Amino acid sequence: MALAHAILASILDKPTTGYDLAKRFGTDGYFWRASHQQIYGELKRLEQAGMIEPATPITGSRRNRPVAITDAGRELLIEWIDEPTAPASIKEDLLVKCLTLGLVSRFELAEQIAERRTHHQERLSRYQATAAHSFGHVSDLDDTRLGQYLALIGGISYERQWISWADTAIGLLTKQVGNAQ
Amino acid sequence: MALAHAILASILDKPTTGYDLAKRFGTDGYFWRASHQQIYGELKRLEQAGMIEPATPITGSRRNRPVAITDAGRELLIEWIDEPTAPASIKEDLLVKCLTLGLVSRFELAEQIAERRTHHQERLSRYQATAAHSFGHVSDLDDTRLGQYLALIGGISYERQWISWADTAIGLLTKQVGNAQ
DNA sequence: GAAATCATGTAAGCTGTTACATGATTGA
DNA sequence: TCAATCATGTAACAGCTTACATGATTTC
Repeated sequence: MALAHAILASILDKPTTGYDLAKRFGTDGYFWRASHQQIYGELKRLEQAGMIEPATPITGSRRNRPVAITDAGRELLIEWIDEPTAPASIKEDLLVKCLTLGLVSRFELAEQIAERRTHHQERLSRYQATAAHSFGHVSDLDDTRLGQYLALIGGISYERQWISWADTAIGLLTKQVGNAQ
Repeated sequence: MALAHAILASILDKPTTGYDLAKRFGTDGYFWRASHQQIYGELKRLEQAGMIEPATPITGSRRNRPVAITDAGRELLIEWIDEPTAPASIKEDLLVKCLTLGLVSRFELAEQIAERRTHHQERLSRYQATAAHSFGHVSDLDDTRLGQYLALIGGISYERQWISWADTAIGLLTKQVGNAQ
């Protein structure tokens, strides 16, 4: 039930609406990704379990309603934090496709990797922009902000890594064969 | 049904037993991870669908029986390769835990990150050993081997990235507060 | 002959994806 | 007023994890 923890951690510093969470966990999410269907479902469960509550005076509608973490929610998070953290599971289509070189030409594989490189480059730029305008001097950050910053540079590091691998891979795939030395 | 493709790609160069596949896709898998339960189930489906076949003369038992990809399996792979590749979904507990800094002390968070660093360091060493003794000069590799090499350096790059992030994060978390400049 | 590990599975339940649906609000 | 996007959902199904099970072979 790790999505629950990701949501709780994500609303720790301020109440957030389902829609905003869905965007934060959407295709650009750098620590967790989930569809809006998953988010709304999990929010319902979390509210029924008393882990989150409406942050604004009660209205009939759930529309645009920010939810805040409760004390019970905070306790749940604290218990979870102490548990050991397993590394994320790896399922990388692009590396599987590398294994098919031989069925597919070097050129085609290089093209797919290049396409993917663009994708990571776009994200990297976005994350870097966030780092630049939302975080000032690192030494000035309080704990909450420092934590957010660490997560963000995790995302940045991840994107950079893929870009760098893509460059190496494309280089090896496109260099002329036969002119060794 | 991407596990199917990962298995097919993985047995492209030579027939492999279920047990060996389960190990390759186990906790050290660098392009795909799956449990042995998943592997055996998928192998059954792939065989029924005619995508793989026993590579040794028929015996009654499935025990220690290498399976090879069929022509139909190769076609399936080729079709799949042309489809666009979505980037892997990100679900990283450790980055979520970063967001909880404030609920948890800098020391505790740094400890968890350090533990995780060890994990990635061990894998990195293993992968590097494989790179060193299983692949010679890159320019001498044929297509199949080059593809395998690209996947492996993908794994290496991934592990390195986490180690480097961990070092930065631990540095920021453990430096003395108050001696700015 | 006991322990380890090799080798393969079943089944329940949870997580996540895909397809589809619906009404509200905002801006051209 | 029309299109876009805001905002929230339901339902079916596919994928994955966890718990449990079982017999064979190897090694000490």
